[in-house]
Formats: sequence, C-alpha cells, structure tokens
Amino acid sequence: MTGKSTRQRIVEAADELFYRQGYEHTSFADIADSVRISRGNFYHHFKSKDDILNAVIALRLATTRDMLQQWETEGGTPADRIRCFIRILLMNQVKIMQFGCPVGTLSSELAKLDHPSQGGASELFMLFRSWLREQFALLGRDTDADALAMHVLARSQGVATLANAFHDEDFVAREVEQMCDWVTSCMKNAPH
Amino acid sequence: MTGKSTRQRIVEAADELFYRQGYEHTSFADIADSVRISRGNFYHHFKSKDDILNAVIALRLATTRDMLQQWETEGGTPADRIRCFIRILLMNQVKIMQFGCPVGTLSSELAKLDHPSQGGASELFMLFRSWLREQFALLGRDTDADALAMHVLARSQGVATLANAFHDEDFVAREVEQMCDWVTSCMKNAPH
DNA sequence: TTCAATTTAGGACAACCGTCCTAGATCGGG
DNA sequence: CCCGATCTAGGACGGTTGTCCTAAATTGAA
Repeated sequence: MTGKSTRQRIVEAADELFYRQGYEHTSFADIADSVRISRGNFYHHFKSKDDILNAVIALRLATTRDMLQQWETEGGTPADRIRCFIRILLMNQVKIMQFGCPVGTLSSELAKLDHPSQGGASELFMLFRSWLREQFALLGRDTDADALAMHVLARSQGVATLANAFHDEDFVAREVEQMCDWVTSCMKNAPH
Repeated sequence: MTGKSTRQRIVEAADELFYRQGYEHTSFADIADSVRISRGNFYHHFKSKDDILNAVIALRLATTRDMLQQWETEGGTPADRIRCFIRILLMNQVKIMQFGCPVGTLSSELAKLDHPSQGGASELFMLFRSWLREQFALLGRDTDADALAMHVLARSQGVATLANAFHDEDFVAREVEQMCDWVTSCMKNAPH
C-alpha cells in the first residue's frame, strides 16, 4: 500500500523531472529530494535508473492511451478529434515553450544516448500515429491515412521545437489555426 | 600555426561529438580521444567546457552563413533557394535519421539544461529564419514573409524529429516533395 | 505479543566528471 | 646558440554520479 504509493510517487516525480531537465541530467539525488526519501532506498523499488525510465515510459503510455480514448468517447466527429490533438499545443503552451514536447525531446535525447529504451519513446509516438491514422481513415482517407497522421505529427513536433526555441506564442496560435483549417480541407479532398 | 590548428581540431571534433552524443553526454575524455591530445591540455585553448560549446556554436554559425550565401550566389529563383533549404533533409538524411537535426537537438538540450548558451542555439535558428524570410519577401510575400519562414522551419524540424524516431526514409521523401510543391503554390497565392 | 517480511535510512564504493597545477617539450626571434 | 613564450602531457583535486550493502524501522498476520 504505502510501498506502492512510494513507487508511484517516485515514478511521477521522475516523469516530471525527466521532462523538465532531461533524463541524463536528472540524478537520483534530484528525484530523492523531490519525493523526500533517501537515495539508497531507490533500489528496493527499482533495479536501476534505466528501470525508472521504463516505468516513466509505461506511465506516459498509459496516460496517453487514456487521453486518446477519452477524446473518442467524448463524441464529436473524427475531424474534431484530430483538432483536439492539434490543440494540445495551445493547452500545454506554457510548458512547451519552457521544455518542449515531452515525447519529442525524450525521443531525441534517448537517440543521442543510444539508449536501449529508444523503442519505448517511439512507441509513445506510435500511439499518437495509430490513433491519428484511424481518425483520418474515418474521414474517408483510408489510402493515405498513415501519411496524413505522420504529417500532423511532424508539424506538431516542429511547432513545439520552434516554440521552445523562440518563445513565440503568436506563432503557435497561427500554426494551430492553420492546421485546424487544413483538417477541414482534408475532408473535402477525400477520395470518394 | 600548429596551435591554432589544434584549437580548430578541438572545435571540429567537439562539433561532431556534440551532434552525435549531445553536449552533456560528451566528456573531455571523449574529445581528447578524438583529437588525440591530453585532457589537461584543453585549458590552454579554452577556459571551460562552456567555452568550447560557444566556439562550436560560432563555427556552426559561420558554416551556416557560408552555406546560405552560397545558395544565393548560385543563382536560381528565390523559390529554388527555399527548395535548397528543404532538400537538406534529403542530403543529410542518413545523419538526421541517426542523430536528428543538429540545430533543433542542440536547442532542445540547452533548453533542458537551462544553459547560458541557449541564445546561441536560437541564433542559429534565426539565421535560417531571416534568410528564409528574405526569400519569401522576394517572392512577393512581404507581409507574411516571416510567418512563412517560421512555417518552413517548423515543418523541417518536425520531419527531422520523426525521421529520427521512426527511421522512415519514404516519409522524409514524401514530406520534402510536398513542401517543395507548397513553395510553388506560395508564388501563385502571392498578394499582388 | 511475536516474528518474519517489507520498507526505509544512511553511508561506503568505485568510477567519472570538469577543473586546475606543475613540469617538461617545442618553437621562434635575438 | 640561447632564452622567453607558447604548447603539451600527466596527474591531483574535489565533487557528483549510479550502485550496493547493512542495519534499523515499520508493517501485518498468526
């Protein structure tokens, strides 16, 4: 009970710190300070730092799955759902301008470290990709649904990266609006 | 002579290693091994590791300026020049799939480290931004030249990030072609 | 209450980091 | 040839890292 709560508190603190500071730049001392437990105590809950990373990735996968599923149950057209995704850029604007996209920056960092968990990070991307693909398929774009999904994903990533570099919120608003309009045009151009 | 050559060799080795492994994950020992000099010898050429980073950024700024200027002197229409920029994604495809975009990944990493040289990294972005803005202005898009420049920059960044995560070269080719076509449509839609 | 299992704290550890110091090598101008 | 300036090598330093060990505290079931 308390044990599992401690484990969860560790994972949540690590999640936040990995996002704000990056995986490598976050030490056990940082997490320990945040959770307020002793450093040596970690190894009762996790085998290694990589093990914590895997737990964080698992948490993010679960959280993301929940979010995507909620967008589906909330009703609305597939186009509305895609716009839900695009508007994350606005909802998380402040954090994105400070720390970038949690998915993209983790993926980039792990690639540079040549880290074993690279696959986990791209699995996170794949979650969005598959979900977007399905929404585009429901729009009648069966043949190029995956390409459209990747397109939306790429543009969102780019906006996040530049928002982080330039701290320009007008730019974010502009691009989001443009992408939302583009979704509408996707329906018109649907192959019949 | 030999001294300046050593300094330059250090900067070039650091440039490559910072790109492949990231700034923080690259140690003095790594650079020393690469240049084949002793570790303690660094401090005759640089005050600190941050100092090396600044030299690397300065090198990249100079290299980028040269590249942009060459694209201008090579002739061709402004639209051709913009397509030159877009096609870097194809020319550096292999490296980008392995290590991402050198500009974007450095910018992201320094943001997480809250590093003093964040400005240098975004200056690198700004170099492309200003150059693209000018090209769009020459296309007759004076009023929204900067927005278009940011748009191209963002899409390129996104493609690089996803190429790195998914290692999908077809995706890169598709997006590059699409962006090149988009440049053409930008001329047609120019305000008269 | 008792006792075994779980959880925690705190420190030891070897390795690595960026930095600095000193002494020898190398070089160029007089 | 000589001597001052520049360059280099190698190691010492304090600090931090991830990891591991041991002993105390806490817990829960019998």
